Amino acid sequence: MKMPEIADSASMVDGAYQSMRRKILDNLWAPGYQALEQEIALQLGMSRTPVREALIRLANEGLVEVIPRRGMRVLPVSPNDMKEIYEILTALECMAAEILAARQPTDAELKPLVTATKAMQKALDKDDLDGWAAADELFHERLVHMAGNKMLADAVFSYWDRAHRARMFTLRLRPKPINSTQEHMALVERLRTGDAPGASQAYREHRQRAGRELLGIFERFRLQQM
Amino acid sequence: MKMPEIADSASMVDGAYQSMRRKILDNLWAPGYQALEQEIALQLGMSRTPVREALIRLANEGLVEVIPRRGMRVLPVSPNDMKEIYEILTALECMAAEILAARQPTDAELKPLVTATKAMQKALDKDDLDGWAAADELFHERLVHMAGNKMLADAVFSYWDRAHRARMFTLRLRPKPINSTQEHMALVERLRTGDAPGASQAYREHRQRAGRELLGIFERFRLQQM
DNA sequence: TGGTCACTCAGTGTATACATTAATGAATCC
DNA sequence: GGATTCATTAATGTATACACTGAGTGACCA
Repeated sequence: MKMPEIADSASMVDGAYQSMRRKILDNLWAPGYQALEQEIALQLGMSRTPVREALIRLANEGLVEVIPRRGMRVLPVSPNDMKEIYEILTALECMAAEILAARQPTDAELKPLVTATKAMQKALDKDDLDGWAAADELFHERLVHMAGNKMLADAVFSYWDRAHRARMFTLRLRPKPINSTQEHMALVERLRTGDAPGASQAYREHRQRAGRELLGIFERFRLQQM
Repeated sequence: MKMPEIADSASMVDGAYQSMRRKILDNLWAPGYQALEQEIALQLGMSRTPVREALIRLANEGLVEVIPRRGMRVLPVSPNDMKEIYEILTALECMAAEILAARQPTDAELKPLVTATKAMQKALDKDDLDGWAAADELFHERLVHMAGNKMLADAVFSYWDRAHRARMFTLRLRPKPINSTQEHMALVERLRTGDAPGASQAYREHRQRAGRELLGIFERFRLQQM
């Protein structure tokens, strides 16, 4: 039985984009992976045109690079890239936390954050690191959404994508994230009390610690790229 | 004598991109301006293909939108867009200031910032608002560059582009920016002394004041879009 | 006169064709 | 034997062709 290579999307460009993005994020196309436009087109069952257009988007988002006559290449994420990305994410997510705190969200609004944090703890108790990572991402995603700045949210998600593979890779190499639950709870508390500077500060420390840990692992394992 | 519509660039895609971006930023293609791919291609003396590819980039950057069968449309910047963009810029540029301050830049390094600030004051004394705006942009650009985070700088410039038209438009409507010189000097001083939180704070207040002024003008003139 | 349906057609989305160019390899010369 | 140059070729960059689709229009009917 032959399954279609891609889920039916609105357009072939969209299909190509989704398909390639997934392959990259899931590490099926590892960093450094190269392919010609023609090969990809064949693989996806379409012509070069939509593949090219999708590649332009992926290149803009920093996931691939298009080299003049060697096709596209999945970009590695160097330790320096990670540092830059984490600095950007720290800035943007702190701002999101600050905006949200300034709005004095109700307990009902904050519920999803609490739920996500509890899910993190539960996953951690079961040593389910993938579950923990998923719940962690959910927490951050919801928080960023709740801030109500759509462009900011889009930017955050875009940078997350770029760092995603490295985060997944280091998930099992870093110390168990036992502090996260505590840190998330403290952050929620500051959101609840409308303590904008405190929320920003809490987020910043949370991110900086995570960033430092990640870079430390890169160092330790001499990972030059991811 | 026939002048080529666009300067010769590496590729036609690049030429189309540069050309269209300039037209939008310079308001030759005003917000809301619509054109068909074919028209643009004709105007630029090329086929639809490179125009399409350039439009994808511009759409990614939020300058235009591509509507299924009405061609592309130059996106207006709503007051809410401006608010979102300024929040993002505040976050990113504060981070840049903080990083730079933490590095304790030397006087020599800081010289360009001082020069730019002096140029702002000089332009202001001559009532040369365009000159003032240019010097102001230079100051911010240099500062962001000096922080050394390339991705952050790129992001900042991209958001600047989006807000550029609105800033130019409000330049002559807002009160004379007499505080800017003072604020910039204070910021430089904090960079010099390596006062990271202070630099971030100074930048934040600077940006927030500018943002508030801008939104106030939008309100006052009932500008729904720019 | 107003509404609905079908038809037309313009414009995109995709495929294909073609020209240009950089990389590779072979051949020749030093 | 090694290096340099020229030819070949493979892959892109751009142009063109074509099919599909949705908007607009006109005609017909109630």
